[in-house]
Amino acid sequence: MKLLVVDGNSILNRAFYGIKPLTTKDGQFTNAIYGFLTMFDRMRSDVKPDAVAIAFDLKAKTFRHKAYDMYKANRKGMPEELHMQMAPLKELLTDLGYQLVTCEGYEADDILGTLSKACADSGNTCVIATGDRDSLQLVNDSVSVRLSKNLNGTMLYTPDVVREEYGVEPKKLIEIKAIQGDSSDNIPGVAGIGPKGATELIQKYGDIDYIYDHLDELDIKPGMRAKLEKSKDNCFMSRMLGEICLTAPIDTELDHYLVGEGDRAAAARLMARLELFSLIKKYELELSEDKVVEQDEQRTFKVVDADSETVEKILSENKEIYIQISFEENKEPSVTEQECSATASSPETAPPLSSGHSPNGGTLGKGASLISPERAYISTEEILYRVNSTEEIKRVLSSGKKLYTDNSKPIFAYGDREGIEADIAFDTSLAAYLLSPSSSSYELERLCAEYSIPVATAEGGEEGSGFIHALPALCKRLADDIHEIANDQLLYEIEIPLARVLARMENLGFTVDVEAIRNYGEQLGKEADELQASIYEDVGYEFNINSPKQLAKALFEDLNLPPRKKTKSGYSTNAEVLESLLPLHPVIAKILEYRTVAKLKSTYCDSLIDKVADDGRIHSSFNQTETRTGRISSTEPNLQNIPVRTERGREFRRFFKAKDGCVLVDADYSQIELRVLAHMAGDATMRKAFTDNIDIHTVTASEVFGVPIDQVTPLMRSRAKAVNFGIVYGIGAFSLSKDIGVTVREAQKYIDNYLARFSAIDSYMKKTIEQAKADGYVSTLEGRRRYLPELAASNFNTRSFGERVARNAPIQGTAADIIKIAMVRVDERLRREGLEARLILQVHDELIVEAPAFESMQVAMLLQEEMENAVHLTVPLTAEASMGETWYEAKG
DNA sequence: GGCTTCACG
DNA sequence: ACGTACGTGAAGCCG
Repeated sequence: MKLLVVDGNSILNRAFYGIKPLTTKDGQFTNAIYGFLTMFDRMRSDVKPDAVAIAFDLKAKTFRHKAYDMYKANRKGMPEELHMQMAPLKELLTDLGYQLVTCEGYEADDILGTLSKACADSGNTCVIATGDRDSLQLVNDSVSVRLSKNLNGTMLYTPDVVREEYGVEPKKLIEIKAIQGDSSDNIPGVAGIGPKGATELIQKYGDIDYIYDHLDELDIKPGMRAKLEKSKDNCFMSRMLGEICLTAPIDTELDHYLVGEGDRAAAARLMARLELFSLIKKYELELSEDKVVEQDEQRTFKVVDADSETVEKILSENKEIYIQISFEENKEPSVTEQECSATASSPETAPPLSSGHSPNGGTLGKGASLISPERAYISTEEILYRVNSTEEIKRVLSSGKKLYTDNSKPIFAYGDREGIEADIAFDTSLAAYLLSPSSSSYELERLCAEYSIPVATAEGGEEGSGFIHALPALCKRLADDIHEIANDQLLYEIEIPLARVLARMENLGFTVDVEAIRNYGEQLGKEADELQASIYEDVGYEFNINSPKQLAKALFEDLNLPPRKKTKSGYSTNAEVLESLLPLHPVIAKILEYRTVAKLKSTYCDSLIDKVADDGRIHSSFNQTETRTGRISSTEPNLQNIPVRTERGREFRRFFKAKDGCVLVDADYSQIELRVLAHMAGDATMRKAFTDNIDIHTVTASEVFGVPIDQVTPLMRSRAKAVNFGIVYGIGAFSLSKDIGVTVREAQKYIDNYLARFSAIDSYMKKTIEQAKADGYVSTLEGRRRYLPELAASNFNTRSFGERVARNAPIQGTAADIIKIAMVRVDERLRREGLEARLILQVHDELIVEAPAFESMQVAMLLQEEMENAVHLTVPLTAEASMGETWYEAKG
């Protein structure tokens, strides 16, 4: 038999300090639990044990790895953020069927020792999993130690490995430690002798008994002999302290540690409450309906196929319709009806909870119009109605009833294509996003578990339908929570209406000139080939330039160029590094050029062409629940990062065109983030600059460098611009100095000047962080929240990150709120005024409308007006519109 | 699947 | 004493 013995406290500490803070919405820290169970899962699959024991100290002993932590440990003991994770972790391990071992008066180490010895004695083998080298003394032919260095890195210590690394038998490590000592464990050892000296002595003489018995006769230098003599008592005491006990009074019968059944349903439930959904998968647990529900709340319901009459009845009896629809790509539109009913009536078919992994609900190579509803479920108290007919689904959508659903965008999109005005009153994913924008998924199933919604079982058991049946309860709970944090306006007036706008934008797409892209791609391909050949010549051999590893070898080993920066896996070869090497070798310029060309070709030619639908247009997906700040994101393809900064990249925008007879009207906000900041901080100087419509970077330069406006040089302005960026991002002198190429000292001076001159900004930032620490979150003008568990971290870097985010999120998020409002209003007005023009793209501070040429002036006015008046701040918002046939021309 | 690099605001 | 600005998505490499 093979026993896995886990050093619980040690692994837990590794997990806690190795993973950035993670909390549930209500502030329960979960990073150590997550890390522990991830590491434990890896242990299980590596070691494949027959039995498992997990040892814990009874008294909370803190990991003393770093001086800072020791300082904290001595002062406060285990940090509260870690302590609060102990109990749930232990409960989870027990629920998963594992035996926990503790022993009064003994440490976890002693349990490891005792169990490993018991294994060896009974002819079994043992693997000790720990993050602590102390256990290496336990290694022998039957016992190995799996040492975790960090989260992923582990090292298996067998006797050979220990001999190799330490030059002694594992057992002798106790002797070495007796001399060497261990400051982190308060083991004194022999003063003045370190690891090297200690190892040498033990290699020569075996143990400290022999050394002290023969101290006078041994060939030891006088200085060392004196040290040994002086610390004799300490040395023997150290050995006692460092030797792990092998006889702790615990159960050493291996059968006791066989993995039991536990209560896997309870484990799944607890993981869901802790919002650790990935662990549920990892441990092969299930959130199946009857396991989520508390016994006394268990209910059942029926799943009933609804015919036309039934649908009619549902519509007449209910004001609110709770509906979930799965969409699929039609292969043959004409036979869809039959196909759908055929699949639906098959009892084995599980109702899909979502309509596929692709953001647009299917592989959207053929144009958005081919996605249509496959099946709908309508949830009522005792019955979950299944609607299989597209016609009936349409009837429900166009009934004018208030629809409550789990994902509104595909419904809006379908409605838009079919000319149906669905009245969506609630969307659980959007609500959940506002309640917790950092979550990784807002699937119905997860939300039910996370919000502890009782989920009943279907009679006849259609898997997964319980979650759909729970839709009304989930909506109610989320609506209450939304109200509680005063996000009603944000949800009902901004996000839900925006979902419809985004759906329409996705449907419309953006016309691209495929031929022109292809030509450009060929041109870039030729350039890349030429550069490649020339690079090979310079370097002297062929290699893959796209491989940072191979490139690093070529540059830093074969061409002997000086490496500037390291990454986790080797020397960095990023643009910044390469630029610094430019004067040293002619190949560098070619590599930079090659990088640019290769990037443009692969990311913007090849893949963009792939995404063009049958209608000649690109239909990106706009994700509304992805970013932690409230921005939207764009995928497949991402149309929010089409090049603009270099001329060669900017060319791509020539390929994005208005359709025949139309032009593109493009409007972008001027300095929206700094205006938001001026408003929120109420800084008089900054507000005046915007009110007077003076260039903000020039004003900043004038303040920071103490010169009149008319004496601001271009260099001063560009540095001031970097300072302004820095302020928005949560500035640091180091990064600023790197950005503008001045000394850190100089950069710090700029920052100090800035904060002195714009003192309201200084106090606003301080106040924001203070408030964030008190509340655990920051908010935007519209009340959109971002929770910041990082602020409670003991790790300096993590906490600093939290502070920077606290400064940035309200600004970036408020700007996002504003343009979202503008989008909803622009869309509304275009329709109300009977214009044909339509929004087709948003790029964070920029909106693009495709408009018939004759509407263009009106649209430009409308766009500017709605953007500028989306909200009224104490500074004016300005948006500048321009137009053209292509995106290139239309952009300013 | 993680890492590195680089495109955008 | 720490490591070094916010938010994204995609491609390509490599273990």
